[in-house]
Amino acid sequence: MAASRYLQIAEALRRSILGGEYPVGSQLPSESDLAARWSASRGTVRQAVALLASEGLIGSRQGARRIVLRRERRHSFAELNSFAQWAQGEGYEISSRILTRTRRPATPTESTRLTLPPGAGVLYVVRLRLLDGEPAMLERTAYADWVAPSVEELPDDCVSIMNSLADAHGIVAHYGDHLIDAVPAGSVDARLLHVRRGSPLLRQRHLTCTATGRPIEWTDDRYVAGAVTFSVSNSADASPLSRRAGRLDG
Amino acid sequence: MAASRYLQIAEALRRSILGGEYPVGSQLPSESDLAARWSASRGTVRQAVALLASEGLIGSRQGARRIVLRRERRHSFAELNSFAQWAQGEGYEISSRILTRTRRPATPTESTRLTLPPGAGVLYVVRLRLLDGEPAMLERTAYADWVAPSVEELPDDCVSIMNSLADAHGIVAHYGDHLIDAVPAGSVDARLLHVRRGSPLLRQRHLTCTATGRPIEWTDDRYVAGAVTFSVSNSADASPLSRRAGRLDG
DNA sequence: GAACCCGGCTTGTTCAGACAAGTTCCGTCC
DNA sequence: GGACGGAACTTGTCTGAACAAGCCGGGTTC
Repeated sequence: MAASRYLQIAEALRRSILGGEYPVGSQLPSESDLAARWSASRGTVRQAVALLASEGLIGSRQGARRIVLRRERRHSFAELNSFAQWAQGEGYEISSRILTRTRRPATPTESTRLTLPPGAGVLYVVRLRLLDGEPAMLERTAYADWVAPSVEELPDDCVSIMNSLADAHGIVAHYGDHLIDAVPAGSVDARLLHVRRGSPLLRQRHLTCTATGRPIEWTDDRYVAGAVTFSVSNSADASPLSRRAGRLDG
Repeated sequence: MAASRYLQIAEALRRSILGGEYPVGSQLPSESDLAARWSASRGTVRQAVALLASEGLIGSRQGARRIVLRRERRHSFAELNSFAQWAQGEGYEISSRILTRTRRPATPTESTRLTLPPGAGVLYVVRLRLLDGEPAMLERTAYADWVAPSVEELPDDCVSIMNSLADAHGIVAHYGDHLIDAVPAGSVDARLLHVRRGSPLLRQRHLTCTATGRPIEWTDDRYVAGAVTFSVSNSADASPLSRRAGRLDG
C-alpha cells in the first residue's frame, strides 16, 4: 500500500465528496489547509486536487476556493476500451458469441489505422455481444499481426480479450482514438442485432495502442439504439497541470 | 503576449510535433534538455509536457523518454459545448434559423437537469443549424430562468449564443455533461432536417454550467448521420469519457 | 443606500534541489 | 550466443519558498 502521497490525498478527498461530506456547490478547504492537515507540501496537494479536477469532481477559479461540482464517480479509460469491463461494473449479465475469426490481408482502412506495411495481414474477428441475453452490440475487430497469435490462443468464449492479453502477455492498452457517429443498420447488422434494416445504430470505431504508440487493434462497434449511451464530462480548465499517475504496460 | 512560461513551451513543442520536426514514434528531448534549452526549471517543463499529454499528442512511461503519439491536433471536449466554435474552426460556412423561442414552465426532465425549483420557467429555443447551407443539426435548448433575459435580448441570427453571453454578460460556460446516443428521426426532425422518418440521428444532450456549478442550459442536439463524427482521444491516465447504459431518463 | 477601494485570503506560476523508481544499454561471465 | 548485472539516464514524486493574479468582504465615501 505504498501509493503516492498525492494519490492518498486525492482518494480521501474523493471519498469525502462521494460520501457527501462536501456537498455539491460547497467549497473545499484551501490548499494550505489541506497541506497542513496532511502535513504535505502545497505542491503535493495541488497534484491531488488537479487529479480530482480532471475527473470533473471539482472546479477552480484563481483567487476563489475550489468548488465541488458533482458527486458521481466517473469511469476511467480502461472501461472505454473494454466493453466487458464496463458492463460487468454496471452489473450486467454479459455474454458474447464469436461469429468469425479469420486471418486475411488488411483492408486499406485497416492498413492506415494500424500503420501496417502494405500486404500485411490482420486477424479479423466478428463478435456479437449480449447484455442480459439481449443482442446489444456487434463488434468487428482487426488485430495487428503481431498480436494475432496471442489472440488466437484465447478460448472462444473469452469475455474480455483486452484483459486476457494484459494478463497473459503483458500487452496493455494505453490510449485510443474514438470516432462516434450514427449509422443505419445494414442487412447483416439488422439480422444479428434483431432490429429492422435502416434503424439507428450508435457506431464507435476505435484504435487501441500500447504505451509506446504501437497499434493493437482497430474496431467497429455498433450498438443497438437505446442499449448504450456514451457519457462525457468536460471542464473548461481541461486539467492542464495534471501531473499524472498511471500504471501501465509490462 | 505574456502567456505563462509553460504555455509558451507547450506551444512551441506542439508546433514542432505538428510540423513534423518530431515524427510520430520518435522521442522528445528529455526534461532536463528542454529545461536547459528554455532556461526554465524542470517543473515548468513538466507542466508543458503534461498539457501535451492531456491533448494526446505525447505519451510517457517512467524511466523512458516521452514519445510522440500522433501528429494531428485533437479538439478538446470544451468545443463540444459550442457547435459554432467547432464548425468555424473546421472552416464551415455556418448559419442558423431560430424556429421557436418561448417561455414556458420547465418539464420534469428540465427541472431535474437544471436543478430548478418546482414551477420555475425556462426559455425554450429551437434552432436549425446549417453547414454550408445544408441542414445538419436540430437544437432544442432550455435556458434556466436566470439567463433567459440575457438570451432574449440577443439578435435572432446570433451564431453562438454561449459566446455572446460570455462577451456581453460575463456568463461563461465552464463545464458540461454530455450524453451521446443514436435515435430515429421523429416526424418533426425528419421534416426539418430533410431526412426520412426513422433514419438515424446522432443525439447529443448536454448540460452546461458556470464555474460555480450553476446550470445554464440543457440541450438536445440531433445531427444528421454523416454530418458530424465525435472524436475522442484518451490515455490511460484520465479520460473524460465513459459509457452509460440504456435510457437515462431525461 | 450605492459605489468604491483596500487588505487579506486563495489559487496560479515558477524556481532549485533531492531522492525514488523504471528503462536502456553495454560489458562481463558462462 | 545468451543470460546476468550494473551504470547512466529519464521520468515520477516531493519539498519549501516566493511572487503574481484574482476573489471576497468590510469599511469608507458620496
